[in-house]
Amino acid sequence: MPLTLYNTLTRRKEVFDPIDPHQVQMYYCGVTVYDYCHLGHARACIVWDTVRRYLKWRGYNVRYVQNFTDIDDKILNRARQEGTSMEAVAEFYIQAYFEDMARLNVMEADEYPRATHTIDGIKRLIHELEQNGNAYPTAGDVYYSVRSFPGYGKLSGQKLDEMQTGASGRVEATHEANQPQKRDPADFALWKSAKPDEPAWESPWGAGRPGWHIECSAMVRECFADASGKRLGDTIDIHAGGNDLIFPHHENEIAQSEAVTGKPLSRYWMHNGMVNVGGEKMSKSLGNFTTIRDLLDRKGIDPMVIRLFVLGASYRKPIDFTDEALTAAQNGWNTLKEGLLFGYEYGDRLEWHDREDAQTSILEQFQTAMDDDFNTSSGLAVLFEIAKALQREGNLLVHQGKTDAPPDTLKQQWQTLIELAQVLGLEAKPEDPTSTNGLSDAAIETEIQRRRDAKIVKNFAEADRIRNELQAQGITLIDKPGGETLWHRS
RNA sequence: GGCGGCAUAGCCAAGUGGUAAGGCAAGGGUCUGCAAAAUCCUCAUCCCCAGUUCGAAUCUGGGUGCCGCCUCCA
Repeated sequence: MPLTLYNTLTRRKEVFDPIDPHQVQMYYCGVTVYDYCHLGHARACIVWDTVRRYLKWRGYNVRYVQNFTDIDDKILNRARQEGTSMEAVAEFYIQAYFEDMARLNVMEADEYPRATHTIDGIKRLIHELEQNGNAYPTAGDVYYSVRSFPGYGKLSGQKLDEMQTGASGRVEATHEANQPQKRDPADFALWKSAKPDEPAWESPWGAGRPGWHIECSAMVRECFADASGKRLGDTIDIHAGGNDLIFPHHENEIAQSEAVTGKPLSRYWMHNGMVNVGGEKMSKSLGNFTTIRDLLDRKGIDPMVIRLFVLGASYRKPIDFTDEALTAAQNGWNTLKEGLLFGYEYGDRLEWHDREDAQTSILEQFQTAMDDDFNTSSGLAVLFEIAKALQREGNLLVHQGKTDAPPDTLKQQWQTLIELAQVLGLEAKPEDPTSTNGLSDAAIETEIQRRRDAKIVKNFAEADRIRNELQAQGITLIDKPGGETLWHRS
């Protein structure tokens, strides 16, 4: 069974067929660094991280490049507000980004190009566009002429003549008046002349800064060259990003790159759905966002719960962020975690020795699910089945002191679960055993004896009080038939 | 106005022609002083209408509702 994925460009699921059968070139349009990342960004990062992990598990080497947009009006505004520089703001939020993503277990990209580090490549590309007649300078600005590129609109399915400029209501009334030199309302800026007090770079068109879309075209070109400088980046395999980037951003990238190279910029265009709140897209401008830090630190959510929340849905569909959904993910993670910790908790006791290989039939089941356009929801069902079984065996060991399941089988199941969870970036680490809580074993035994005495005289109120008190301190009691009481720290 | 997408139980979510995965939650039985654990059982004909078909949640046509994009966006 081949791996298939949905290609926005063709609006179909297609068999994945990379240019080099061993090496996948993947570019993810990353974030503009002017604030902390919110759950919407987290979703995108987790989704593409998972795609990357799965491709690796499937046997491909993946070159994964993700950009930072560090030239932008919003960064500039922030810098003005805080009385600092654009560089300082960008640097601060890039570091914050790295911290957040490490916690979410998002693997580091192979390269993180930044707009400010790509100025030469950007200028080169604009120059080539100009020479080809796709770009025109006016009064210090340079615009891309959308009418000069016949394929304009092929990604988003838009036709220039049917597009309604300004339909989103976001273009200010004065906007057009400020850009009288544009030949067509749909033309977009490749280079913007410097305004006073703004960071600027020298260029053949005067001091200025690059427009938004051009950076990605330049970065793809530069980041996928081999050691000898031979360009691999004319066409890459996968170009990914949020579906809010399809138009205009990715459409414009195609126009810029393909006008110069005459080759497809990317074979596959993949787009993740948005995170919604109350049916509306989570976004900075609506103010309905929750930052990753807020979830992790203020609400104390386990990062893996966020991964599970994200992977529970198809990456292309919108997901609604609600307390209920979060609770469900939380509970679900508890089950998976118990499964993932099974080997650490009971491995010694079950006298596991030799390494068992993962269970092929289950791996195949998982692969079938994921091969269908990265169907993580179906894939997770495979993990839950194993985790549930291990959770059950773990409980039997704790409560009955034994299990009838063969240790080898359990080990095999466990290793299968660990392997698959890793593909989804889900990991659970055993608790640090040094952080045991206050009560000594002897003190616990004393309390249990007192409770036993209370039970003998049928003083159940007192017995329950002692049990509750221990439970509050993380000690769980288990009454066995015959009056014996087991206990364990939770 | 244009383009794209979605509609499956209380909630989330798979399934894309052969009789509804999985998760979360809920209810009940056994066991237990009560719990815990285990175990058993219950919990949807898939937005509506009309077609195609031996057979449709799945295909076709027509509705209805919701969402995203149309130069800030993951």
